[in-house]
Amino acid sequence: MDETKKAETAPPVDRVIDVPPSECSLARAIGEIGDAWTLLILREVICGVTRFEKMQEDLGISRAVLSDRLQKSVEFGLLEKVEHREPGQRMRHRYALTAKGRALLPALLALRQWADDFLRDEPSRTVFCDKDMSRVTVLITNEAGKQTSVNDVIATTVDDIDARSG
Amino acid sequence: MDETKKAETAPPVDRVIDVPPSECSLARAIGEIGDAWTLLILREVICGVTRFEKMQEDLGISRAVLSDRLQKSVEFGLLEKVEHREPGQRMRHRYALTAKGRALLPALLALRQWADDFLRDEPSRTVFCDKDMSRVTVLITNEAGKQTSVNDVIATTVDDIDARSG
DNA sequence: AAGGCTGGGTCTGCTTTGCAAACTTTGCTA
DNA sequence: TAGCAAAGTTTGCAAAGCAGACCCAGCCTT
Repeated sequence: MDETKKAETAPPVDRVIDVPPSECSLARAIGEIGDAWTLLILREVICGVTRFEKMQEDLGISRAVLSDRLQKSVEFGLLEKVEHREPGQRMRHRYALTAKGRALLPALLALRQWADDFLRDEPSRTVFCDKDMSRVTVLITNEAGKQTSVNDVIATTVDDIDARSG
Repeated sequence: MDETKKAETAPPVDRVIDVPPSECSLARAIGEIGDAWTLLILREVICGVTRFEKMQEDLGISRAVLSDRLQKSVEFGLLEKVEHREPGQRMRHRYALTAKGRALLPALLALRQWADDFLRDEPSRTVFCDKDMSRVTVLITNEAGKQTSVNDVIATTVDDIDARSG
């Protein structure tokens, strides 16, 4: 085993960032969207599946749970329930992304990228593009706009930053 | 309500990207790490909390469930169980991030950013930096390296891309 | 107007998962 | 040798998930 790999998989950790989860915004995020079904539902909406029946069929989720998750997603402001009438049809509902829900795209894209890198056996058929049909990716940059590798990212606290610069 | 906001919250959706979740790498990712506890455990490890007892105390998770999630994370290759002896102490275990686990950082950072933008009531105390102690952020770019807004991102399929360019 | 169809849910009974708290094991250290 | 702590396992009960049945409002046909 070469040295770089060893450093990657088992770095000696002595720095403990002691911010309890209750104070961590990530923990609160997980409370809202950390449920597996909620993420899958958001994925459906992003891919244009906005109706109850189709989601239920796609996901194979129990109707009761789907109903519950949709309600909660609306409560949390991730989705919006929209009345929608197609010509010659009766009134239907759709669930549409709100700005808050759409803002989860970077997280979902990052997760997808990870899955493609580490779990894929065949390439993903879905693709995410910008207006010019240029594929988009998620990456980490520092304040100067320079791309950074995950291996160079460290967790610290504002207090620590202040202490260094002050 | 102004027009841009309306467009944001309820775009008319006629394009349905019909790739079932079973074929979607995102769905498989959610199978591995979509559990709320697993994400919180990864957050602990990233912040330097690598021992069973401390995690259990921080998270308030049941010991049985913590044990189960750690085992699964090791099975999935997200974490590695490392024997670890401090001088004058008996042998202990630590759970360390593998390369696969560390590769989830962009997703977790993106989620954190989202939480800071939409859920925060007070600023996060934890910060993520690069080697130069410059704070890092996650952003979406296209193939030309140009930053893209979430509002301009659309889902499509490889088939569709091929059809346009071909 | 009667009946049927469909989208969008509830309801029910059973199974699985989660939880707190007690218990176990192993290897120090006193 | 007794005691302690880290890292689990066990147990008994509570909550959540599931499949499948049921329900109801609107619209359409006859």
